[in-house]
Amino acid sequence: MSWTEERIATLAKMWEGGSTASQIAEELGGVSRNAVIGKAHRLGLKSRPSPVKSGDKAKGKPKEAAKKASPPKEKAPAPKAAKPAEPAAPKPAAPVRQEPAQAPAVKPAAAAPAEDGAEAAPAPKSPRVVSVGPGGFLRQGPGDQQPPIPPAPPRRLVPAKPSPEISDKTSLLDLNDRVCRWPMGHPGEPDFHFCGEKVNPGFPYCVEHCGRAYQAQLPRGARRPPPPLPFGGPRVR
DNA sequence: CCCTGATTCGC
DNA sequence: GCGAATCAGG
Repeated sequence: MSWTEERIATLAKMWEGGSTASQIAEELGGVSRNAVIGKAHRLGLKSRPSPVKSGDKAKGKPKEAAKKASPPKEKAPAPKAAKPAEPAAPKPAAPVRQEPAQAPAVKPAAAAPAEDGAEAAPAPKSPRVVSVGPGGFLRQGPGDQQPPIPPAPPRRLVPAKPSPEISDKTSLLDLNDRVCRWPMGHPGEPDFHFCGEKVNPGFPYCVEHCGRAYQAQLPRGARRPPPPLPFGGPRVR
């Protein structure tokens, strides 16, 4: 299993969100807790309450010696990841037909058919170059910091369904540059899928999820610890 | 014991 | 770059 953009993004998000390495590893699947930690450090992520701190302890020497000097003891083959290999390949499952219901009711998103530059947001005279989402979400470039973002309006848009058009769940294979890659549910679970909504042009997520993915960095004091994680947060069992 | 993250080092 | 092995604190 390789560290793809998505997997790295998930790792970083969960790591910063406070999830433990074990949880992250489980979520990603196919990797061990150590792999997650190793990757996190390689990425430059770190800190977080770690049980170990004192750096003046004898470490490398004993280990090094032990390793090089063939240990007389045969170490048991750690069962390690005894998982069914790849849960990360969620098959579309049964084409559970979603009842059409009131499908053609509302078209939530601004439905920007404009695939690229063509700005769909009817921003008449906005001084800033921003697009406006349904919930009043102001689009910002990732590097376009603007702290005084008003209180995130309690987004209470339509139900939760990504899009009426996409009655079928968006599977991993359905992902492309035009649909929102926000994970819904947990990988490996039968109904795991992706948002699938049309992306906010220039971003990997739809307008709504951009609001979740890119949050203004609040002052240290005013930060809220339990940030809304994607995929609904760490799995609870 | 279990958990946690940190570190080293062979690959 | 990756991650198993290992360490060390809780």
